[in-house]
Amino acid sequence: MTRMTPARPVPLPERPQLGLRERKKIKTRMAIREATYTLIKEQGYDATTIEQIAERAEVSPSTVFRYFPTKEDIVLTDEYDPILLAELRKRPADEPWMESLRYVVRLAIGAATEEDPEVVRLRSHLLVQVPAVRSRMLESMSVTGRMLGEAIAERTGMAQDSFEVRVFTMSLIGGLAEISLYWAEHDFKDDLQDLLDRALDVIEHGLPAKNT
Amino acid sequence: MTRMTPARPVPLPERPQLGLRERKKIKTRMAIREATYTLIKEQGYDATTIEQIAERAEVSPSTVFRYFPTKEDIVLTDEYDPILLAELRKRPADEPWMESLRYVVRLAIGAATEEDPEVVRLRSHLLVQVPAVRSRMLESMSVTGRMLGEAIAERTGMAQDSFEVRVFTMSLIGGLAEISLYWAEHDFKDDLQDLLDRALDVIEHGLPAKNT
DNA sequence: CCATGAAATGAGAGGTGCTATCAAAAGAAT
DNA sequence: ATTCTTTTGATAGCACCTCTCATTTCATGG
Repeated sequence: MTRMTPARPVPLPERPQLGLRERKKIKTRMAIREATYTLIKEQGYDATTIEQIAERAEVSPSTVFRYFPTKEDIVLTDEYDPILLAELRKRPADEPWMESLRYVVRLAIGAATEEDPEVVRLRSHLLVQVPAVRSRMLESMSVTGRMLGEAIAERTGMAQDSFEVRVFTMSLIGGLAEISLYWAEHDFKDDLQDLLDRALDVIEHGLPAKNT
Repeated sequence: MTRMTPARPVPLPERPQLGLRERKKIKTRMAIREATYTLIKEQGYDATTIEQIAERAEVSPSTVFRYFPTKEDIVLTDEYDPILLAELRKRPADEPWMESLRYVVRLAIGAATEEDPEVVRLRSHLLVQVPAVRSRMLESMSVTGRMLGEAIAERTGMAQDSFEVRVFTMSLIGGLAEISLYWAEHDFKDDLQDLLDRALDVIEHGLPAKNT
């Protein structure tokens, strides 16, 4: 049913003509991430120190902090935001904007799971277990929400910094965040896209009313 | 001398017959809070260390941590939650539950502003300025949200751990959190209760549609 | 190919939040 | 006044994170 795979998930940019420096930077960035993931899988989040990460990634602790401002960021930083926004602006202007939203968030989830399903699960798991990660995630999503808010404001013709838009987007962020939490707490049994659809229904129409 | 007179359960203050220990605990708790507030007003949040707080509150740093698990908690911990829940359960069963919600949240805001308006503003200010405080606040509100979720589930007859209820409550939390942010960012010009009403309208009915 | 300039790295020191332990002090109970 | 319990303070210690500075590594122009 959810077999609608959009053809090209993430445009992997600029393989060619990158200076040696840039390539190395990408490499160490990935090395730090990988090291962090495996260490966390081995010993858990809290037990994993920056020093250990640095050691396994074969860099100095200083370098780790140069690449990631906080320990939580190593786990959950992603740069989907600009792509997401661009994708949203690409949608036809006559499409109901809530549909555009649905499409684009679905796209993001699809891209992430396609790229590395295990990491997606690990992150959701950490989201449930580690408050600091959860907090950082909400912060990060808030930023994304602000961006979405601008786009939504454009579409609806409302003021950019309108209170209503801001409330809606933050409300959206909250609801979306809950998806991951619920998913992880129920052992990843549900289909993420299904949950997303149900969540957006709730956000759009409120709770399926059994009474007023 | 300590004759046990029939206790009169006044809702608000357990003023009477508290042991010296309990009274002292409340006192130091307040002392730590006050010290923190004044210090923050003087030098800002980050520049204020636990050591300084301890010194001004005339306790040891250890004691500060005994009373508040984290520095952020000193600023924003409140114990409205149980009252809020009780108040919600007191509402007539035939009242539309969204109205009950509106009433009870309005009640909470009213109580807080009545108790100490300046502190309410300071906290909103910190919410905007200090990411750690903002994060901690969202965490705290999430817990409150869970409780509200249970109550809402009762009212709507939905399952307690229903995905839809959880999404709705977290969405609610997000929207409510935005109220404080907007309020502070716009120099506290708006009326909080007004903002609350508008926010709940958005959460209930979605964005006021100018098109689809 | 080498010299110069720029960027990334590593090493070290230091500050702060926070935890854990344990002995001393203060309140409660007999 | 005595025990008993709770609360406190002092100390040590760990981990996250910042800052600075010398060293290494890449880029560039002769």
